[in-house]
Amino acid sequence: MTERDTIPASGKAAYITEEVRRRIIEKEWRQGDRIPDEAALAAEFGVARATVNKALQLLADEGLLDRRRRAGTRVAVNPVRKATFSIPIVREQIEAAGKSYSHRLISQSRSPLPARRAEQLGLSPGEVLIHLRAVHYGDRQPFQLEDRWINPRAVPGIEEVDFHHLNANEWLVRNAPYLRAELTFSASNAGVRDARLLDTEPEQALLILNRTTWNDIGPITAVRLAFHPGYAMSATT
Amino acid sequence: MTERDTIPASGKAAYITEEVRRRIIEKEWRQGDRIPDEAALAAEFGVARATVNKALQLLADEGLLDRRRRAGTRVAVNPVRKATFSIPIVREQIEAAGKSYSHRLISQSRSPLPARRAEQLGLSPGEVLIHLRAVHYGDRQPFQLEDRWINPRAVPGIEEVDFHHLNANEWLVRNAPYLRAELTFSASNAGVRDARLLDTEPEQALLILNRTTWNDIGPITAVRLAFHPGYAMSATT
DNA sequence: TTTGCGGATATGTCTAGTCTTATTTGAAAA
DNA sequence: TTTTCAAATAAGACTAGACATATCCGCAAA
Repeated sequence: MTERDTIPASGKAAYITEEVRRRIIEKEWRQGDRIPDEAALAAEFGVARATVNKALQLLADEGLLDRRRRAGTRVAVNPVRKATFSIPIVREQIEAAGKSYSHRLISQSRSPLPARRAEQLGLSPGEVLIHLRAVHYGDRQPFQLEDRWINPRAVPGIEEVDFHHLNANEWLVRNAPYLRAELTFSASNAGVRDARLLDTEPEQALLILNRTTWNDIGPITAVRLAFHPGYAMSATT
Repeated sequence: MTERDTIPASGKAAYITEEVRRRIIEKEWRQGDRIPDEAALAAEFGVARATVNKALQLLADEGLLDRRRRAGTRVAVNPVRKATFSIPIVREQIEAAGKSYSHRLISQSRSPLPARRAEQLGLSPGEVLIHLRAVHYGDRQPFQLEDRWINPRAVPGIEEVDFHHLNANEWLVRNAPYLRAELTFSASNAGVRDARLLDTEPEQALLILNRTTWNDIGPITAVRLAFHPGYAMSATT
């Protein structure tokens, strides 16, 4: 048995998190096992109970531990792990890849909402919203196709904005913070128009990201993003 | 101006989180603004500074606030919001949808690692790993196609397991907890074999989830999941 | 004008303690 | 045997205070 690493003066909670994670990975504590309670761990590590609490809460959020009052803390039997990905701003995503960003507005209009979108937004079909279609380019290569509906009632001031030279994503991010968002990934075959705009072949499989956001007034926007073939969206734990 | 909601005795941190979120959404505090410091908010809400700290840290993790020592807390200018989705166990996912789960092992063998997978796992091409292919069904309809490589060196005991009647996903989840995972979403056109196994047409767009996991010994497994057409993976904020 | 330094400041982190609350467990009552 | 109830327990939440640390800002020296 090697000597225990010394506990740093600052970062004790992080140290405990890692140590507990290690004990689980190395099967010192097995799935379903009850682990020592907060008071016992606090004594073992020579820290306050609040510090242990912080460390264990983090692992519980991750899905590695199950914690219940009075019942204690157990190593999760079916660790339902969570993954997080950040929702990037297209421009930043493209520029982070070292490419030069540009975009082209295909259409901007006030149109009646089609049924599918109405359902997504929780509004009535036929209601008139702002409809935008745009393509985002990296080094002049099409990267992402955007099809967006915006609810002007949830976003005062949107009616006056001209998106020919302004990116809708960025404008909304800065001017219409949301309370809640829903997003889904799916795949679909490129239509003829999609293929032309993305400079690919019809029937090519495209990764689709649908996102709808709400604030306290109501739905803000529903957007369908189709990515250029080959693009992979990545997430980490 | 309506009377401020009374602060609950328990859940003060949650109350403050929501109140700060509301002030941002309703533009009382605008993007880029410096907000009052922890001590001031603690005084305003009549709580300890640690409680305010907990509330603000949560919003900073969400990406709504930028916090820096000495510089204070600001409303994020480009709120890079994060979304989380849980990585489900196929069986639970199917049973949660009210369907009956079954699975079929197509092949289980020890095979040399192809180049693409070797790169994904960080191992040498040609190294011999366990290769599994299986289909997961909901109510006898194919739902997911699994193509998995497992590194036996990282998972002692795996060699003896027969996956004909046991789901590899579940066995690994319970017996090989991971430290780190990487996952990517992409789309690809169904090949002839994919199409047959998923009961669909060749060239149909499929949502692909690639996942690789590591523990302290090394890479555990790399898996490619192809979903039945029409399936959408959803996440929330 | 620029650079370097020191003090001020806001967040980061921890402690030792209190009180709350969900849940379990065991004992008593039906 | 089953139900009910009270005590015990472990996590959840908070407080008041302390110290650590990154970094901003102004002032002085180069």
